[in-house]
Amino acid sequence: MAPLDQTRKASRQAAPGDTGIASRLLAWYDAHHRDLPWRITPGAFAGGARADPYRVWLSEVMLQQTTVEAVKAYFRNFVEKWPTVEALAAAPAEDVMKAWAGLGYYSRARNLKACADLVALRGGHFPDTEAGLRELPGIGAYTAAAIAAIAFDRPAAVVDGNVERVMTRLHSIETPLSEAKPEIRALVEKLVPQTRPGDLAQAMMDLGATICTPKRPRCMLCPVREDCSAVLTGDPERFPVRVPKDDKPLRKGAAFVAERGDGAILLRKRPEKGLLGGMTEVPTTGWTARIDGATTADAAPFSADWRRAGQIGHVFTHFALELEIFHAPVKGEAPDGHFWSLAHEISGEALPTVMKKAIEAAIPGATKKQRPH
DNA sequence: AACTCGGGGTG
DNA sequence: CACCCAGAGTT
Repeated sequence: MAPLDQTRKASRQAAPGDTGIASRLLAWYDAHHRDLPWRITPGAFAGGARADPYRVWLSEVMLQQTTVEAVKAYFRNFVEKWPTVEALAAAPAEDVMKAWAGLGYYSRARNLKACADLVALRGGHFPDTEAGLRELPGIGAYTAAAIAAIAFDRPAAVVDGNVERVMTRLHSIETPLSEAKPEIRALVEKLVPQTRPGDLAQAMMDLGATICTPKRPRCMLCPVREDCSAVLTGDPERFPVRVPKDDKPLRKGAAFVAERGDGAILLRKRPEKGLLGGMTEVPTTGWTARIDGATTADAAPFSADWRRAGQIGHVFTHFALELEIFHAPVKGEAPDGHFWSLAHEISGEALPTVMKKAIEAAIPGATKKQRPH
C-alpha cells in the first residue's frame, strides 16, 4: 500500500489551475483506501489491469442508498452464484429476487435483471461510455459515471452523497443541497484528472466514508484539510446544508395471520410494482391514512374467525407505521393468490421485517428457527 | 421538482 | 431517536 508510481504521474499531469487537491486525494487513496470485495488494488490498476465491469456494475447497483457493510455479503453471494452477466441473465428472475431479499429497494433487483438481460444480448459487454450506460435500466447519472470511471477509465464526474459532503465542505457551499447540485457537479468536473479518474472517485468516497463523515469528521487526518474552507471557518459538520424535511406521515393498516395448526402460515405475493414489489407477505389491508379504531376483520382478505392479536409500530425512513394484527385458525385450501408456508422458515422467505414482527405478535415463537432436540 | 422506495449503521 | 447511506424511476 506504499505510494505508487502513478501518484507522481498524476501529480505531474495535474491540470493547470489544479490546486493539487486531486493529487493529494490520490496519494491518500494509495495509502488508506478501503479493501473491498469488488475492488482491484490501485497497484494492479497501474499494471494495466481494469476492474471487471460486471462486478463494478453489480456493486454500484447494490450500493445505491445502501451501506458498504450491508452490501459485502450480498455481493459475494451474487458473484458466487452468477460469476458473469450472462450467468445472471440466464437465471430465473425469481431466484434473483430471492437472493436480493433483505437488501431493500427491490425495484433495483428487477432493474438489475432487466439490465443483465440487455447486456447479455450485446454479447455480455457493457457500454463503455457514460451516455451508453445511462440508457440501461437501473443506471442513473451517478452509476453511469461511476462505472465509466472505475471500469473504463473515463474522466467522468462521479457525484454521490459522499462527494456532495466533501465538496460542500471544501467550498463552504451555503446553498441547500437540492439547489447546489449543478454547482457541485461543476466543481467535481474541474477536479477530475485525466489519469486515474476512477481512483479519484473512489478516493473521494472513501474520504467521505472514513474521514469526512456526516458527524464528527476527522479533519486532523484529512489530506486536503489545508484546502478546506469549512475547516478554516471551524464548522465542517454544518455542511451540506439541507432544507428541513417534512414530518413523517403516520400510516395505519391491518395484517392477518392465518395459522393452519401444523406450523404453517398463510402468505401471499405482493404486486410486482410498488412498495416491496414482488415480495412475500402476510395478507394485509392497504394503508388507512386516518385513525379508525373500528378497523375490523371486515377488511380481511378472506373469511375467518379473526381475533385481534396485538399491534405493532415501526418507524421507516419515510413514514411511521401502525399495524393492527389479527389472528385466526384456518383449515383447508389456500384462497386464490395465497399459499401456505412454514412459519419457522419465514426468515428464509422474502418477507419484510415488519411482517415477521406481525407474525411474532400473533403467534409468539412462530418465526424462531426450530432446533432439533 | 417532488415523491416513492427499505433496511441497516451510526452518533 | 434522528440522520444518512457508492440513487433511480415515476409523476
